[in-house]
Amino acid sequence: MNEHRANEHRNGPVRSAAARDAILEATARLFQSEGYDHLTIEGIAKEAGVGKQTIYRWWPTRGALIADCLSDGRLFAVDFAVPDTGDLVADVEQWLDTVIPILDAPGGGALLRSLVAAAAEDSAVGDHLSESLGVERHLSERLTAGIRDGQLAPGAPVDELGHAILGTIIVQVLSRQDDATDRLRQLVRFMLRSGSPQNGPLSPTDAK
Amino acid sequence: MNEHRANEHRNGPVRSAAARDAILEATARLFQSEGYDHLTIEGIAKEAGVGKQTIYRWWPTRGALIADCLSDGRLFAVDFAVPDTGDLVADVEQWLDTVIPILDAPGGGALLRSLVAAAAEDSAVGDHLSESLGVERHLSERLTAGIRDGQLAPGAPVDELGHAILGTIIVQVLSRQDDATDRLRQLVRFMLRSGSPQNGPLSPTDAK
Amino acid sequence: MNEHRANEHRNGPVRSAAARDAILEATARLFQSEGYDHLTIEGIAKEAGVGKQTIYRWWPTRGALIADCLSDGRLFAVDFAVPDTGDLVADVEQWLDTVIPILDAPGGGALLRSLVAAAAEDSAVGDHLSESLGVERHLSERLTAGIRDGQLAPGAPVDELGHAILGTIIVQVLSRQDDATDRLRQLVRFMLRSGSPQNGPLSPTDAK
Amino acid sequence: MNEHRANEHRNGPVRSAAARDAILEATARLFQSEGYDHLTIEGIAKEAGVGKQTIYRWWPTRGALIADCLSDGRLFAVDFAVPDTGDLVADVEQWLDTVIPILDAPGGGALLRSLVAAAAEDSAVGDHLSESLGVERHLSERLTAGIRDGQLAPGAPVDELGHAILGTIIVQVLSRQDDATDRLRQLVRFMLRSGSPQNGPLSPTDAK
DNA sequence: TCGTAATCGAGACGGTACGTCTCGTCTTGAT
DNA sequence: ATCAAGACGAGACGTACCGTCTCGATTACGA
Repeated sequence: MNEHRANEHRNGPVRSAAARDAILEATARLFQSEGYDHLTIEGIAKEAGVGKQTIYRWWPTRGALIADCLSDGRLFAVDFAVPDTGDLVADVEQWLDTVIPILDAPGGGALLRSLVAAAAEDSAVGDHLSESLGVERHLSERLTAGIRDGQLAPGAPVDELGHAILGTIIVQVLSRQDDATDRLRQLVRFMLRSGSPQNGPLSPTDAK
Repeated sequence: MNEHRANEHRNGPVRSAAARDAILEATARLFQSEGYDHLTIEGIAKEAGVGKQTIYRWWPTRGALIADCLSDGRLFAVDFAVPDTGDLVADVEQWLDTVIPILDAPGGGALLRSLVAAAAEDSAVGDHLSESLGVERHLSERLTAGIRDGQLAPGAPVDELGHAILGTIIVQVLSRQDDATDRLRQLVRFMLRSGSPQNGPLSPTDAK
Repeated sequence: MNEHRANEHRNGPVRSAAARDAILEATARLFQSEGYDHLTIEGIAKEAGVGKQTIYRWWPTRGALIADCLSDGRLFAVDFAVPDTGDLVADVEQWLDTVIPILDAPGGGALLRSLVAAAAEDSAVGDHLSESLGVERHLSERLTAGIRDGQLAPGAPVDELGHAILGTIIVQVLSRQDDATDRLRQLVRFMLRSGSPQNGPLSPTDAK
Repeated sequence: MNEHRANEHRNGPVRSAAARDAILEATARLFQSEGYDHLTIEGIAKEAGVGKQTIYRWWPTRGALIADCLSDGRLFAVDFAVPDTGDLVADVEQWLDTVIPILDAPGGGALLRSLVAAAAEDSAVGDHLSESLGVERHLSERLTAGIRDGQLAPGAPVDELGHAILGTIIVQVLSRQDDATDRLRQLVRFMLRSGSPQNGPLSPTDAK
């Protein structure tokens, strides 16, 4: 019987949804506009119209706030779904077309750098990092489907391939390479090339 | 030219090499033991037995100190050279065998995370990041040689492959995956696979 | 009588005597052990096992709690009555013998200091201050009796004499004079000296 | 030889007199206008245009600031000197005429209550309390002179008499008695009464 | 050889943010 | 209506560092 479970319930006021919302919204706004290193608890509290203690009561660290923003989809508005048209490379490039504009937008590189900084400092963010851009769920699933369709070798490490693409983006962003889009596409096509004699000619345009 | 005129008439003592050394050594020590976010200028000054102003005089930011430590090889003692035995995959795995122990050592993951945090915050570190683990110089060169030897497709994007490997490591470290070594090896073998008929399965040994 | 009318028509439970008691007891205990400035409403509530609101409902300020503790005799257990043996000075010294041990006990000085701090901050305590050590009631009455008996001049300002004795004690305690007992006795004997021929040295019994 | 004492001198910047001055001035101003319990370090720092750490660097507690204000004469502008006209009671009443207006001024009672609160909380203030109103120095000295002149009995406890007068004032102020001036004068006259008929002439030799 | 000028260790300074504590009010469900 | 519990906005606490500045001592030229 779990009726008396009901009796275990604590009396007293309940967590304020309005406060939670205001805090996460303020966090997302300040994170995007100021960056992770200028993100302060006091600033969030002021922006949200909330006491500091209300933040500390529910989130142990700055990173936990960012992690919640990620989970709630408050940092990236877009949908990172990967289509399945049957053409694996084209579909992944479609995903790239979703991601790249974010990075090329003004402040986009800084946004990802901030996210990396948060992930480096706080494991709560790190846990959500690869998931946050759709890598974990959407991209890996599409690659797995690619194996089923015979477009990718059966033993291909799909998770690592997703991490590799994300990781390449991160390295480029950390290196402040703003013109890396084409090379990223090249890499994806190379990594996902189907095996053909001579290791398969890349498309003529790729081969340059 | 009178650019150097400005410096010609200078009296007084010259920059103290001892101070520079003590500062960078203290920086490296504290960075390794405390991490980037607990690294403070005041802490470095005290540890180095130096005035704060002596640091501010020569380095504009915390990151610049880290960048100098990287350049001086004060953060990673090892040599990240990649051998050239003719077997590309084996050589790259040799490089992996140099890198992985660093990450598996106690605090190794935290060290790389700190480095990433520094790179995210400060472009001076970001610029040296991929270079710092031998990726830029040694790994890319070896991949280029692989193209020459016919072990890699002519159009293979060597720099991006290096970044992809490093990026995968970074993503794994940021995600706090401590057991990712094998999957990293798998990825490298997959990415560097030579084209074979039907593109797979991977070589029998790879296939487990 | 309609004083208790106020309680007759009320719904719900009536004021909890148990809560009142626990709160005042907790207040007294914490006041004595921690001092007035470390006395907090939250601390009292926790110590008493009571909600904060229950305190705020019935007492407007910290000081009101202390004032109630004074009224209930929860701070000083002893009886500050002044005997009337016919010898005024001896009787007042008897009262001193009641008061002084309290101040000489460990923490006794701190206790009176805390009481003074409370009185300085809150008029509710200030109103009970001179009353609390028996000055207002017992000491003044004894002095008045002394006038009747001819041991004190008819116009002697009995209330002010009581205040002067208490005030001297307070000044000594505020000045952290731990050895002021004898000088206090001297003062009392001097202030209450009856005019006698030669008038000094003080009366033979005093001079001992 | 103490020449090498000179070498023990610390290098580096010296304490800023301007900061010290601004801090004490702000402390005095806020103490007088807001009272001790509303006096905050942050408020002082803001008022003085100073960092909090500059206060904490030189003063351990709020009370130490008040004590320094007392020492510098920043709380009471007036001079508490006691004249010596030969008439002891008149002279002491002259001192009363200096003190009473301070207490009768608007906020004067609150000022002394604040001072008492500070003294109760902090020994640094307590040590200066009786000194601060001229009791220790001027009043006691005048009473001592009164003994020399035969207006006071030789064994009179002059320090305690000063404390008694001050203490009476404190008790009156703590009890919020705003009309106590006359009774205070009565007390002083009674305590310092020379022997007269109806309470006994002091001895001829004392009266000298 | 003696200024002159830059560097050095030390640390005070005006600030900002930290994470904790308590305030007094408000809300909840139980009695 | 009162109670225990405790969330809430507010704001002070005392600490840690920031980056700038000032100090006296210490070099190392150039006049």
